[in-house]
Formats: sequence, C-alpha cells, structure tokens
Amino acid sequence: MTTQPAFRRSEPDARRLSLIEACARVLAREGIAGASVRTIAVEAGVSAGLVGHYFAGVDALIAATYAHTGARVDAALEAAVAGAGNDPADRLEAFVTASFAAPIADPELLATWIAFWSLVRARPDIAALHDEQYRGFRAQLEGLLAHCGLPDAQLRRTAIAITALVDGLWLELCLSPHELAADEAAAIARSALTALILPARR
Amino acid sequence: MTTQPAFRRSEPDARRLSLIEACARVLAREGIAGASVRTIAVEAGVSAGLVGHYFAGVDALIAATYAHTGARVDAALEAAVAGAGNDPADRLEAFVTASFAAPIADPELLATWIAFWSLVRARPDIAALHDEQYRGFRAQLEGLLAHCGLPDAQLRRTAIAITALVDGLWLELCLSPHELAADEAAAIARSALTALILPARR
DNA sequence: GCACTTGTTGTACGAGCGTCCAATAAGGTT
DNA sequence: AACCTTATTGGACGCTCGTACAACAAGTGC
Repeated sequence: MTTQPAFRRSEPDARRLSLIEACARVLAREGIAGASVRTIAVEAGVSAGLVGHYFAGVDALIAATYAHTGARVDAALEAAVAGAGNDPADRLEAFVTASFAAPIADPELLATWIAFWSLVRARPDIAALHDEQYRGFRAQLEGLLAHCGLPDAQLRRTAIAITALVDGLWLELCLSPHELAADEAAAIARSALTALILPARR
Repeated sequence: MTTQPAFRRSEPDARRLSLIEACARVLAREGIAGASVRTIAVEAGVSAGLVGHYFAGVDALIAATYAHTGARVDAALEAAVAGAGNDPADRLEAFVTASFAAPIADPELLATWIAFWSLVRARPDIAALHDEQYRGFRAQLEGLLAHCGLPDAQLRRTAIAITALVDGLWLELCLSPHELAADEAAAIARSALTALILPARR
C-alpha cells in the first residue's frame, strides 16, 4: 500500500492567489471580524502558518485581497466598455450597468467590498488603495461623460453623483438582497443616468 | 484630609447612554475591529466589568448603539422637514439635504454608520435593525415624493435611487473627506434630486 | 538513490478577547 | 449613625488572536 502525500506543493503564485480568494470568501461570509489567519487558512485548506510564509501578516493579506478584488472590478468594467461599440452614450451606459451584472454584481464580491470600506478609516494602507481605486473609477467615468458632450464644468459633479449612485445601489444590493434585485438596480441606474446627463446636454 | 470618592455613581439611563456614546466614538475611530469591551470602557471612563452590568454583552451594546444612532438620524431628518414649511418640493429638498448638514454630516457619525453596514451580513440582529431603518427612510421619502406629484408607479424606484445617492455620498464623505466636502455633497444631492424628479413631473 | 531546496506543518508563546463574579463602596433611607 | 441597595470595581477564567520557528516532507536535479 502506497501512502498518499500528506499535502501537495503549489506554485507560489497559485498558492498566493488561493489564499487571496479564500480571504475574500471569508470577508464576504463573516465580515472583517471573522477574517483571522486561522479561519482564512482553513478556508484555503492549508495550515495557519502558511499565511506568514506568503504574506508579511494578516494585514498584508487583506490589503492584497483588496488590490486583487479592485483589479477584477476594473477589468470587468473595461471589458464591458470595450464590448459596447463606439457610440459614446452606449459606452457610458455599459460602464454604469456593468456594475450590476456578472461578475461584479456577485453578492460575495459586494460583501467583500463593504468589508474593505469598513477598514478605510482605521488603516492608512487600505485608505491609499481606496483612493487609488476611486480616482481611477471617477477618471474613467469623467472621460466617458466628456465624450458624451457633457460640459467640462459639470464633469466632476456628475461623475461624483453617478459614482455615489452606483455605490449606494451596491450597498443596498448587498445589505438587503431580498428588497432589491440586481436587474432592478441596473434599471434604476440606467434611468437615473439618463436623467442626470440629460439636462446638461441640450 | 478628606479622601475623594474613587468613582461616582450615575443614573442608570445616563450611564447606559454614556456607554453607547463611547461605543460610537470607538467605532468611528477604530472601526469594528477596535470595538472591544475594554476599549469602550476606557473610552467611557469606567471599568470593563460595567459593560456587562448594563448590556447582555458587547454585541448587545453595539446593537443598542446602532439603534440609538439611527434614532438620532431620524430625529434630525424629521426636524429638517418640519422646519421647511408647507411646500412639498421644499420639504423634499430639506429631507435630502439635511443628510449633509449638522448633525448628520458629522464624520464620526458617518464612520459609525459604515461600521454598522459592515456588520449587517454577519449579524442577523443588526440586519433587522438595518431593514427597519431603511424601510423607514424610504417610506418617508416616498411620501414626500408623492406629495410632489410623482406618479405612484415611479415612487419606489425614485426613492431607491435617491436613497442610493445619499448613501453613496455619505460613503465618499466619510472615506475621502479630503476629496469631497459636505457642502459640495449637498449641492450635488440637490441638483441630482432635481434631475431625478423633473422628467416625471411634466 | 541521494542531496538539496523550500513549501508546508504543527506547536509554542504572549497578548487581548468576552464573560463571570465576589468584594467594595457610593448614595439614599430610616 | 446604622443600614440597605446596587452601581462599580478588579481580577480570574478559558478562549482565540497574530506571529515566530523548528521539524518535516514534497518535488527537483543529478
């Protein structure tokens, strides 16, 4: 009888990624309070000590998870815009409504996102990641708005309003999924978008 | 030489309140991770054991803090509407913009609020409080919208959109206070509100 | 088949956590 | 002045936390 291996080695990058994904799942399920080294390690199917081998500490793992999740969102939004053709209005609408379709509208991702928000005030490194993410999101939105003919003077405020709307709908989608469905959120975002940019374009 | 008292007794209600307020301050400053019994007790200037005397546990204290904070917000919004006169449009605008003036626009209150949001998924009791708070907010908003002549068919979606906008602006106000000031948020909310209800009223 | 690298485990440590509870003392009553 | 109620303290309990580290073993090259 041949004894099977007690564990399998992984490519360092693959193991890093699996830890990050496990961290995201734990954050989504239990919130920041449950995101301990041991819980995350169990979720990833490894021992607790391994976390220290790949990350400087649990704080660094959480920050890496934030960065990874943010990149996922960015990529999905970019793909949605790229697939929307050349009409500026179509591209803008695709950008906004992509937030309420797969893979972004995933409840797990939204819950993870809220966990990150709750860390911003107490953790300067998380705050820096947030600011970066936020600037990128708003810059892209301002660009799309400019191509739609929105006057420069209104770009900033309109972008802030739309971002706030999207974030607020994300919140509701995550906190009260029984009250608001993703497709209704998308519909609300679409009509609100029209209402917000309509007055300025005529 | 007369020895001064080692501690002072308080009216039970006053002590309860001081614990709740201390909890809110800790939540705002350190987030949910720092809201331990000992930290809160130090913040309130009492011993750790006293928390157990007034609340079933730290979870109950946090829930009570949520309820208290929610009631504070409700009262401020109600007062704003009451002081806005009789014109339906004025009352609606007062309701929305009150969210960005004292005492609601307080960074500490906003940070506390985000800490609560991060608890909703993992804590059924907090989720229940959230739903209650949310229903109340939206019901009042729908009432104000109806008085402005908005068709019944659009009440729900418009109320959701405005609520999302307000929550999203709160978020930004709290997470990036250096990027967005309360008065600019109020201006954005005001003009967005106009844009959102304008198309439906003509 | 041996040696080497290093991914992985398990344990140990100190600190902080929530909770419980006996002892203390403050403030009012008689 | 003696007394009673109970708000308040401070310490003890068992637990989980993050981190560090020595021992182990999987996979690779020779």
